[in-house]
Amino acid sequence: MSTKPEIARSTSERLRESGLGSDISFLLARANALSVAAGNAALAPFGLKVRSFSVLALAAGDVRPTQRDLSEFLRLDPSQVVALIDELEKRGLVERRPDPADRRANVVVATDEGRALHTAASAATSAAERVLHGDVDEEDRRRLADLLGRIAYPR
Amino acid sequence: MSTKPEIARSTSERLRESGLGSDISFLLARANALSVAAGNAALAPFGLKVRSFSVLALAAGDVRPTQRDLSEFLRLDPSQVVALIDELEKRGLVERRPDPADRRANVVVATDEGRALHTAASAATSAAERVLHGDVDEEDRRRLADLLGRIAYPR
DNA sequence: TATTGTTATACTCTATAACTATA
DNA sequence: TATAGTTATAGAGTATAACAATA
Repeated sequence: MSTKPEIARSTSERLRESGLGSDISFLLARANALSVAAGNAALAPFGLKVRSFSVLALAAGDVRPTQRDLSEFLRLDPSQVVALIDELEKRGLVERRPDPADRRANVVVATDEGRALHTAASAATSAAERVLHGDVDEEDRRRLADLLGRIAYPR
Repeated sequence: MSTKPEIARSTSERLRESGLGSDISFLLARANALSVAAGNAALAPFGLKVRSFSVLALAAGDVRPTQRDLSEFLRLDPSQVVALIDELEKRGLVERRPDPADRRANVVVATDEGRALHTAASAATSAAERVLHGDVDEEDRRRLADLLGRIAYPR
C-alpha cells in the first residue's frame, strides 16, 4: 500500500505531464486502446469483436459494399476481410452475393438475423462508449467526432 | 477504371456517412491507425517504432520510471517492456539502474546518446504529426488533446 | 495487363503462466 | 504473502506473395 504524501505527484501523474503524455499521437493510441478494450468487452456476449462488428455494421446498412470496399474503408488486408466474412457467413449473419456490375466481386449484405444482432450489439457498444466518455458531454462529443474525422479522413 | 457520374457519391463516401463511419470509437481507431503508420514511417530512419520511441521518450525525461511504471503507463505487459528495453539497452540508448528505494526494481534512464536520438526523433514525429493534422489548426489541436486526455486518462 | 477474391505463410503484437529475487 | 523483473509460449493481429477467375 502506497502512503505517499499528498503533496508529491505520483510517478504516473508525472509521466502524464511529461512531453509524451500530452502528445496527440500518444493520447490517440491510449484512448483507442481503452476504446477497443471496452468495445470488445461489450461485444463479447454477442460473439463479436470490434473488427467483426464493424464488418457487420457496414453489411447491415444499405451501401452494399464489396469485399474490396470493406478492405479499403476498414484499412484491412483483403485476406483479413475474407476471414472475417467467412466467420460471419458461417454464423448466418451475412451473405456474399455476386456483384451484378462485376462478376469478380462479391457484395456483402447482412441477413435478417445479422441485422437483428447488429441492432442489439450497437446498443451495447453505445452504452460502453457513453461510460468511457463519461467525462465528455454531448456537445464535446460532436466536437471530438469532427476533429477526429479531419484526421481519420484526410483529403 | 470507374467512370462514375460526378453526382453519385462514391462507395467510400457512402460508407463514411453510414452509422459506423461517424462513430467516435471507429474514428478513433482509424485516426490512430493512420497516426501509427505515419509515426513508424517517420521513426524508421532512427531504427525506432512508436513503441520503442515512447519508452525512449519516457526514459529521456527526468521522471526515472521503473519498468513497472512504464508497463502501466504504456499499457504494455511487463514482458513486453523487458523486450523493448533489452533492445534499447543493446543499442546503448537506455540503461537499467537499480532503484535505490526497492532492490527488486530497475529504473530506466536514457544515456546521452539516447537523449540525443530522442531529440532528433521527436523532431521527425512532430513533423509527421503536423502533416497528418494538416486540417487542424493549433487551437483545435489543443482542444483535441484536451478531449482525448479525458478519455485516455479516466478517473 | 490489371483487379477481385482466395490461400498459404511468416512476422509482429499481445496475453498468460511460471520462475527468481526481493519486499 | 505479494510484487518486480524475467522467460517461455501460444494466440491474435498484420503483411506479403502467389494463384484462378474475370475485367
